[in-house]
Amino acid sequence: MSTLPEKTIERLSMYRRVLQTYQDNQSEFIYSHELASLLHLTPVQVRRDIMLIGYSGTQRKGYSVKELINKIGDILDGNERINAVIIGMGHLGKAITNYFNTKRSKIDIVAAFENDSTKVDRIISGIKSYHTDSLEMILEESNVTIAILSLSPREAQDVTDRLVFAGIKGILNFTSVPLTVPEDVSLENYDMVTSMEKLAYFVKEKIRDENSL
Amino acid sequence: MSTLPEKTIERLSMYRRVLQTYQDNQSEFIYSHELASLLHLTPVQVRRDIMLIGYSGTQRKGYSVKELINKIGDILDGNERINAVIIGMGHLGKAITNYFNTKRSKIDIVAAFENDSTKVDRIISGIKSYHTDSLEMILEESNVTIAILSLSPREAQDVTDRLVFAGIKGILNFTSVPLTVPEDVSLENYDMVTSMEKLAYFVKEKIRDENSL
DNA sequence: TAAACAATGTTATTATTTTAACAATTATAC
DNA sequence: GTATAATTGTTAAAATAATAACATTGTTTA
Repeated sequence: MSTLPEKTIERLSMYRRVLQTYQDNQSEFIYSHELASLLHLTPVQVRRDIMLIGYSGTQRKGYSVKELINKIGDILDGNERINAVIIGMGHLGKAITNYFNTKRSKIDIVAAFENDSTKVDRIISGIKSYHTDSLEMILEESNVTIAILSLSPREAQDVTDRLVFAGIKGILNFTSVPLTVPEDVSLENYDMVTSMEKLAYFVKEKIRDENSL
Repeated sequence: MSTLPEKTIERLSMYRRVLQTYQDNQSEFIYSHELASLLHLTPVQVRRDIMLIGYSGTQRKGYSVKELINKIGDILDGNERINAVIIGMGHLGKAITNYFNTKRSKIDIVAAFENDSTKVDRIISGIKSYHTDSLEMILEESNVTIAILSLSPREAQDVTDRLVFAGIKGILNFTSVPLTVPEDVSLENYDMVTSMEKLAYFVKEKIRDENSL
């Protein structure tokens, strides 16, 4: 199967999440319109996404929840688990690790890095924390492909360069700094300020539209 | 001017941010290709966005940084400041408020809400914190249009309903729960798990592609 | 002052994403 | 057992977004 559309990947992640809670307390099968309504999407979009991943339901019965979860897992997780590290254990770093530790996921955060000496060589939010200086050393002895950046903007690009040099293949950037990475490294930006300003804009637009009716 | 494309709005927010740091330590003018390279976009996209907001640079000189910042401000901020509240002051809530308090922004977080009695009626991260029970009371006496949700998934929909009923017009949802809101309320989801799984997928794809060469 | 150059502004094209349309199929009711 | 209704799977169309193409214009330089 060739690479799936980005938006489909996003939705697959959401499908799985709601399917897992659905599975826990309800029926064995689910209709496209049910899954759609749980996520406020259209049934067509759900069916099309499921078509793209090569899974088939049965007409009139819908999709087997269990099989669909497994199929999405095949796509998103692959076979082996993925190791990640997090750099920066302020409030945001702790929030992220708490979040992930509680979820059933194939992605494990295996180490945290900090400059603040009071946070180094301790277990924070269930994760062993090291000084950022030992980044290369730890990465060398463990199979880590993804890094989560929740540190100060000032250090972001420096640490990124070191991560890339150490062989990291994907970066989830929570800082507001636009990072430069080589072509073969995936970068996903997660920008609170932009989300907020975007929301504010559309709120204002909506209010404006309503007033102009 | 009619409503701008969603993607343009996102980029405008990013333009402004890099322009502000650019302004602080560099020249009066900026070329489209400079602005583009700061954000790893194409010059065409930058020029097209700027065209859409109705601003013009001068050929051969580029865009006036100051004027462009102001013009983006007109679009994103409008005239008046926007008030927001945040619900849930765990690590994530604190991270978000710290983030916003330090930025120059037209969006003010004016109150926080918590259920944990040890966090109520105090100043946390510079923001007055109230018990969630007094949500309606506080909202009634202040002009708040946006709410940020960084609370437990379990309470998310309940609180959302109360916020909507109290007249909130936009919700920034940091929980992983898909929320139901009426048509006239804007909703922006900010989903860490999905971002992470998406990144993991594309990392795997890239590794797969490289191996198959 | 005129030619060359380098930048903007805008229209046209292409790519991606969503939505619509509808045929195929299966369970159910009569 | 046949008709009916409801659902899936897939192709086609529409909407949105990104990229390319290029005309225009201001600046520099000879």
